[in-house]
Amino acid sequence: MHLGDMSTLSPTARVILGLLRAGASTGYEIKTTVEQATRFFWGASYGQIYPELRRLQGAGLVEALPDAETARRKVAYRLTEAGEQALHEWLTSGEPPEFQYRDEGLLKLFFGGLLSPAEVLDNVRASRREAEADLAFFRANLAPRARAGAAEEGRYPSLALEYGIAFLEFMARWYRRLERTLEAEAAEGAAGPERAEGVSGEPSRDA
Amino acid sequence: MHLGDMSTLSPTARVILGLLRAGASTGYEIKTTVEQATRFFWGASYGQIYPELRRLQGAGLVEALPDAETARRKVAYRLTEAGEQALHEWLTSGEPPEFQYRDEGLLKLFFGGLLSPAEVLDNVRASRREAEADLAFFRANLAPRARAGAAEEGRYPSLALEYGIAFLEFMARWYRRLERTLEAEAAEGAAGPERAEGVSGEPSRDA
DNA sequence: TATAGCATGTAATTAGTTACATGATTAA
DNA sequence: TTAATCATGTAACTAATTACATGCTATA
Repeated sequence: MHLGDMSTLSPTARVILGLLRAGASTGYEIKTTVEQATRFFWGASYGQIYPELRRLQGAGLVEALPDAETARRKVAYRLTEAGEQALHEWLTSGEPPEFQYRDEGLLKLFFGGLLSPAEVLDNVRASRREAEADLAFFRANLAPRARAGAAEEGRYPSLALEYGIAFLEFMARWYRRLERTLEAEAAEGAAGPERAEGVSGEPSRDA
Repeated sequence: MHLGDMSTLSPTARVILGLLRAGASTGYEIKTTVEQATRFFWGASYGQIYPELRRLQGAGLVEALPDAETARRKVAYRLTEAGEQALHEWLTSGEPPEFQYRDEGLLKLFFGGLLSPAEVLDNVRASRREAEADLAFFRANLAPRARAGAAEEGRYPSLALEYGIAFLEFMARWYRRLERTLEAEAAEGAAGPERAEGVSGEPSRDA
């Protein structure tokens, strides 16, 4: 059990502690905050949140506030001293932060040699579209909320969102560029066999 | 069991089938190829590869070649017709490709409000360093191999690698930029309280 | 002759998703 | 009164890592 020693926080425990400290109080609230603010770079589902909350309580990093007035069944949590400390330890541990990236579209591109140029182009288009759709969603739903909340929550959440937007812009741009290159090659190929150039301006070798 | 129906390929099955088709033959070879070429956007460990290989064999998507001459214990696999078909189906399914991104450094930035400006700056530096280190590794170890292999493997693997490099460059740039902004603010703060600007040139609201 | 690399595998554990089940409260 | 949202939870499953155990082969 990963919290027996209390010195290592599970991935999900980190978000939970952080969000609790930042103002959330219930499992439900943690989940909605994740959805609205961190899901791009850090997700969590109910199936993790509620069990982890009780593990954290068992480890003494979190305590449940007495239910008080509300008739509705609802458990509000708060960090304990130890929880506060564990969170701060993680935030300042100085260990190189891990990041993980998994991209099915890129995997399909990697295997492009098994497809026709037209099929590759279809996939590239789908990747570009995905990036653009995510970007549109970010701008429409997340960005306004971040601007609005910046006063109480500080600048950092918006900064993280800015990163997300910049990343998706990069992604959309990259795929758009590749798309144009492949389209041009398809047109050339139809008109007659000429020299094709790689997407970065470097000469390409055809398979 | 996810391969009972044979119409849905597990994430790991997709890389395996693809790499097998692209020339790999043993579990070991799949693993090393993943390490050298796809680990940035798609990873796999022995703990998945060997069991999955046997599941795929059970499902008839893959067959083991007779061991033949070698004294060394070694199982070479090859795609069957059905495997070929399943792979092609996945590659052309047209479903929006999923991508997943998890970034601990970004999570720490998100929680920056719980830290001092100097501590935030430390974390930003660590993220920037990580991106730069990965980038250096890509350029030194992966890029030359991709160039060398481009003739037989075609252009697409190098294209995927190019994406990886471009992405890491974006990341390093973004963090470098933020780092400079935060450094400037720290200097200003030491000299006397003046107006601080956000990293994107937009006015920031201080927490 | 010893070390690096080739080669295969498993057990234990940790992480995480999905789908389901339940019920209260609030605003239209 | 009905739909949306608040709220909590579990069971089954899927995914993946880590650490270990084993042994061969080529080369320095």
